[in-house]
Amino acid sequence: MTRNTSPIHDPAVHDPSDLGELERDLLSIVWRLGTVTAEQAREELARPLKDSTIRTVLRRLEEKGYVAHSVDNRTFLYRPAESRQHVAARAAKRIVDWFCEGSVEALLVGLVDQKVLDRGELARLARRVAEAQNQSDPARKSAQKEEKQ
Amino acid sequence: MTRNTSPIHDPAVHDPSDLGELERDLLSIVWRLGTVTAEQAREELARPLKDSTIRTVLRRLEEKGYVAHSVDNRTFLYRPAESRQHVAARAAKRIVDWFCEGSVEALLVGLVDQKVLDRGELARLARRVAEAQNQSDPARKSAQKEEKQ
DNA sequence: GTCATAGTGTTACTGACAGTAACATACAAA
DNA sequence: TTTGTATGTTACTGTCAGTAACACTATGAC
Repeated sequence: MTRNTSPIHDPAVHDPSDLGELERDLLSIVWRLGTVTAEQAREELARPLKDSTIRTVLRRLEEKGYVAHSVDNRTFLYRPAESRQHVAARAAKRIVDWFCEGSVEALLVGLVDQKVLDRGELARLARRVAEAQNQSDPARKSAQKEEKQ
Repeated sequence: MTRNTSPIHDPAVHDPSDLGELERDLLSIVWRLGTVTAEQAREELARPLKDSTIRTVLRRLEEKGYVAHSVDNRTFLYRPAESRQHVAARAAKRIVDWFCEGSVEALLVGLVDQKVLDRGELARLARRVAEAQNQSDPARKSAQKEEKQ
C-alpha cells in the first residue's frame, strides 16, 4: 500500500492508491451493485468479516470521496460517488505522470506489451472511443453515464 | 572491474503501488540517468536529505526489484532493473483489473475523459503503437525502445 | 412502557511500511 | 596511522488499512 505522506500533497484529492485491498473490494461491490447496505456488501464479500468492519471501511471510503450514502428508513444506502471510469482515469493519469514521464504512448505500448490488449484491438478500441467521444457534447465534463457498454 | 550483484527477484511480485513518494522520485532519477551513485541521486533530488536516507531507499528499491547495482571501485552504481515501460504496464494492468473490471475500453474512455489525451491523439497513438508493435519481434519481450514521442 | 432487535457512531488495537537518519564498520589514500 | 569516503545495520516515527469491540439509539412486539 502506498503510504502517501507528502506534506505538500493536498489532502483533498484522494487517488486510488489510497485504497487498500478490502477498500477496493468493497468499492467494486458498490460499483457493481449500484446501491448497497453494509449488510448486503458483507454478504457479497468472499471473506467473512464482522459487519462493524464493513461499516468502518465503507465510512472510510466515503471520507475519501469514493462513495456517498443516503439514509433510507434508518438504513444507510451506499452508492458510488465517482464513476469507476473516473477513478480509473485518475489512476491512469497518475501512472502516466509517475512512470511514463507524461507519455501516454508508453502506457499504451505497455498495455499491449502486457497483453492487456492486443494491437488490433487497441486500434479498434481507439476508433470506437473516438466515435463515442464525438457523439457526446464537445464541451463535455466527465460523463457519468454508461460505463459498462 | 564491475562486479555484478543483482538480487534474486523475490517471490512476491512487487507492483508500483508499493512505492512511496521518495521511492518513486529516486526510481525516476535512476531511470532518467541510467546509472547513478547514491550521492548523485541525492544531488538530483529536490529535497535535502541525508545520504544514509538515500542509500536506504535505494536498497529498498533493489529489494523490491526495481533497480540493481554493481560495484565499481567500492562505489555502488545503481541502474534500472526494469524498464519504465514495463513497470508502467504492470501498473496499468492492475488498474484495469481493479477499476475497469478488465475493460480496457473504460480506461481509454477515462483517459480521454480526463483530458490526459484527446480523441484524435488517441487514434493517432493507437496507430503508431500498432505499427511499433508490428515491427518488433512478434514473439516479443518488452520493447525497450522509444517511449518519448 | 419495556425489551429485543437492528442499525449506526466511536474508539482502538495491530501490523506493515515508507520516511528518515544515527551509528558502526571497512577500506583506500596520504 | 589517520582521515575521508562508502557501505551495512538498526531503529524510531507516523500514517494507514484491517479488524473489531462496545456503546448508543430508534423502532416494533408484547
